[in-house]
Amino acid sequence: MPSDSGARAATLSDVAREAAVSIATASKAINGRGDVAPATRARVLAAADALSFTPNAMARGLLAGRTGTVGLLTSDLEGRFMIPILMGAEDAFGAGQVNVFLCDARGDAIREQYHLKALLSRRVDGIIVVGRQTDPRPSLGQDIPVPVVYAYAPSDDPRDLSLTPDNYSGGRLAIEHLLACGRTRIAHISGDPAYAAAQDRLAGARAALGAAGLDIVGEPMFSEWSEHWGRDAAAMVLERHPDVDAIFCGSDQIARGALDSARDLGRRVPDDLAIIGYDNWEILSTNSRPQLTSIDANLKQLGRQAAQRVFDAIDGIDIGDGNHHLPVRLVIRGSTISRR
Amino acid sequence: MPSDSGARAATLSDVAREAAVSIATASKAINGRGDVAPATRARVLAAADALSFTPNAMARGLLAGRTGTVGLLTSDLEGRFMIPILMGAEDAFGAGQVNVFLCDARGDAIREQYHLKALLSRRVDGIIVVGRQTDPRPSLGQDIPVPVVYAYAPSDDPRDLSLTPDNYSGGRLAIEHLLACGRTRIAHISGDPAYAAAQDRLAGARAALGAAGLDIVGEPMFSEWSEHWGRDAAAMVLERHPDVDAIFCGSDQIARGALDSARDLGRRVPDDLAIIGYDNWEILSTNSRPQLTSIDANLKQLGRQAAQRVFDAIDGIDIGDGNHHLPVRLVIRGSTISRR
DNA sequence: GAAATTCCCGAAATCCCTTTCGGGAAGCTA
DNA sequence: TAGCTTCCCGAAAGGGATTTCGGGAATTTC
Repeated sequence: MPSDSGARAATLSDVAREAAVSIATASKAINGRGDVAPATRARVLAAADALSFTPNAMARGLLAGRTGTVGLLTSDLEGRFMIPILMGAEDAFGAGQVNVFLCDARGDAIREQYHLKALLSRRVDGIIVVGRQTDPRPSLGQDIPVPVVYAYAPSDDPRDLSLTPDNYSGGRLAIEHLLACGRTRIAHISGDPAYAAAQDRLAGARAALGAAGLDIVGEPMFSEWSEHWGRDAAAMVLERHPDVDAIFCGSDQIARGALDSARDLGRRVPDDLAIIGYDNWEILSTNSRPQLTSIDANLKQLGRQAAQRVFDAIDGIDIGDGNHHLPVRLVIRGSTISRR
Repeated sequence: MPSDSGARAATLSDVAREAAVSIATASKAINGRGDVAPATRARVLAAADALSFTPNAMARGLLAGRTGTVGLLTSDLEGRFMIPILMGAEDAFGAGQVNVFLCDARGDAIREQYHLKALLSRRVDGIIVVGRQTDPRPSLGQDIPVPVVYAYAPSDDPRDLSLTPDNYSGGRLAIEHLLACGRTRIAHISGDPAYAAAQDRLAGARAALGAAGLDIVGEPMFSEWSEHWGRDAAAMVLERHPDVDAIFCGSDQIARGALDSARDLGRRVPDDLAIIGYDNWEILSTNSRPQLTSIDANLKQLGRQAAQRVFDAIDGIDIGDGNHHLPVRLVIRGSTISRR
């Protein structure tokens, strides 16, 4: 066990005493500011090193008026979409000398308020609010004294700046790819219809189909974002519409289930039936037989951008407002195109 | 966009001026300390509310000598084991008025040192180091001025306190369950043999088998922690040893692959063949057909315990040292016991 | 050798809050 | 009314680092 007894961290005055200079001189020597004789500077640096001095960021922040910290307020860490966003943000901040306070509200508005207050009392320079769905969420309000950026789940107040993945384009991309593969009889299996993500993807898909004079085969099927549902729904689709030659699935989990049912029913993927997923969750998409073509929402990128916006706002740059839809990308694998 | 221009956060002196009292009185009124006349207190609180005053945690920390912050130094956020640990820790700390600095070293020792320095300059009260494997990792050293607890990946220095899941017991639990189900011809498919986790689980399994006068059927099979490998390995096992009646898999991914192969080869699970996974990764274990029996390492609990240890150390309680193996638990599902 | 620069360094204010300690005003007793 | 207690409140120190500004010493110039 590391003992902290007595081993109080060294302060600037300790260093100054050790180097036999004033506190002011020590500060200037260490930060390379002001006029300090080279010999004096060397002496101070040596002393600082000997005492393994690290400046107290709090005292510094007190003076500077900014802390070099940012709050990351997530609504639910469990969510699979949080992590890449969080990574992207931590990544961007870490490179810029900024440290991140992580707060998990666990989907509870009370806890969120509590954490928000804590972050403000810590005088974070900015806040990123990460939600677990792309449905709008209540704004934190306009009277927050630091910039706020909403990631993944947009704020319901257009005066806030929100960054969300472009599900509409995602749906379009998926369908356009299937059309390019020569498929025309395309079914759609998705998750909970209450999710904006489900509706947006469907809308994009319909737009792409419409442009080709087509529509979804049968009714789009909604229920839950699970592998089980994917299996059941795919079985139903293939029974009711045996001539379907492609299924656009609302998530990779659903697609995995669909793949399973297709195999059970003797359809070869992708020859008889193309299947495309969504989210590009690699654990699922790269381990199936065949591997899943999917839509990737570039979440890490989204996290990085959110961080960049906060940076900009801190630097006084106007970051604008409204909900920005960030581009998604198609990742082609074996479930839509047979490798030769 | 929330504007922060000019809207500097209110300070205690602002409140004091507003309430026409001294700063000292305002402080006492707000913190409920000292003797303040009820009327005065009310006036101060009203002023604080009007200015939406939140005390500056930095100034507070400067005085108190502790910051109420803790560093969470992860080696790789991507890792699937990080998240539950992180959740558990954040959970425990959040309840105790402590905020968490999240740092992701992305598996890079240089970056880790960099983040460590940043955490120390922020004067965190303690640090939790979370690794992605259960193999020992280099210690941060003994000269850190705050308590350090290692979670999941233990420190290679026995003077440090480490908390890791008990893989040996996990292996034993898995086998004992299979034995209790009447299985005796048990094969083992695991991941990368260089992982301590793989070896420990196997050792536990062998101990349990040995106690029953049995051993693994064939050689334990090692390669990688993937579904693909699980499929291939299971196919080989079932061909070489057709009389195998159970497979203990080193991860749920491997188990999913094994399930797939079993189905392909016409073995009924669990009637002909029982399959047990490891990690209880619910996305995988509850979505398979049948659902996977698995070993759960109680990672959230581990995170909470790590946080508790840090709390204790901060309070001056000796938290001891060495590597502590935390209990795991068996989660029984359909892949080992047929539901009636 | 006296005056004018140049060059370094240090005293002190500042950031915001907490805490100690002392003193002023009121109320009470004799 | 004098003296004492009680009750509140305020002045000031302190915590660690930064920055401004002024002054002392060394150096240069005439």
